Amino acid sequence: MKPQQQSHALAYCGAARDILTIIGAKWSVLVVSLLEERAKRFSELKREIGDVTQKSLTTVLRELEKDGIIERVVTPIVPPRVDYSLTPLGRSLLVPIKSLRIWAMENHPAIVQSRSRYAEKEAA
Amino acid sequence: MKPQQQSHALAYCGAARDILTIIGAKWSVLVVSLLEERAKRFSELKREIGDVTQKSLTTVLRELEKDGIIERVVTPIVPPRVDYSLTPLGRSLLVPIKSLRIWAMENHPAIVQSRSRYAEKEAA
DNA sequence: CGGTATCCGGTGGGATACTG
DNA sequence: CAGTATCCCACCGGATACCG
Repeated sequence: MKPQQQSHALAYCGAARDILTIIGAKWSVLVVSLLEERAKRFSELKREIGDVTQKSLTTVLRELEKDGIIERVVTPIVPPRVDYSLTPLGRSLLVPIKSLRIWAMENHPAIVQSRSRYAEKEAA
Repeated sequence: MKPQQQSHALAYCGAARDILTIIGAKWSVLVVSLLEERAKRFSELKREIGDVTQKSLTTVLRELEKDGIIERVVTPIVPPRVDYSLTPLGRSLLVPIKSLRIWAMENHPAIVQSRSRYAEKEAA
């Protein structure tokens, strides 16, 4: 009930944290990015990511599915085939992700530098 | 060394994860947002956030400082006074954060809905 | 192929108490 | 006022093994 900035910042806090919980998951952003091109199978994603366990990948995919970010289509053949694709919601998520990615690419060096500067100060 | 999409997506993976580690911290985005207006003291931030412990807030502030997102200015008086402000790097971070915030506000309802739909399916 | 089940170690973050 | 210092626990994510 306080004026201006405070209530404003706290207002979107819940939603923002929710979103960060989603894209904060270790592989979620990468998965969504990899699905930008086209729908992909489980094994494709696993292969392209490389160092991710089946369990971790499955977990992320399930979460993204629950949140309506991706769609999971099972084709009941032998052997089973499962395709993952972005929903419209998922595709819209690419916008803020791209914004984040651009910032990351531009400023990552500065952050690394800042960290090492800090480490030096500590050593001294 | 693979072609096209894969190496591209994996290329910014490291940097992106680094950034997500930063803004994924529970209170970091809120802190940065609160500092947009002006520099603030420790107690101000704590009061405005409300449900955060001193330790948690201190931890986040230290991390953001290490990464060069915020600046910590100590005024050695009694009682001590410490002001936190955004660095240029921190201010630039407001851009992707805003992008994320906008997306969150617009799509949070859809996500909540998707989750409850999922919960229903599970119950059945 | 695309999972689930189980175990398990590291860590983020809260509660609480003390300090310069 | 603005912190440290502990303790502690939930949960995330990796390893491994098994299944339809």
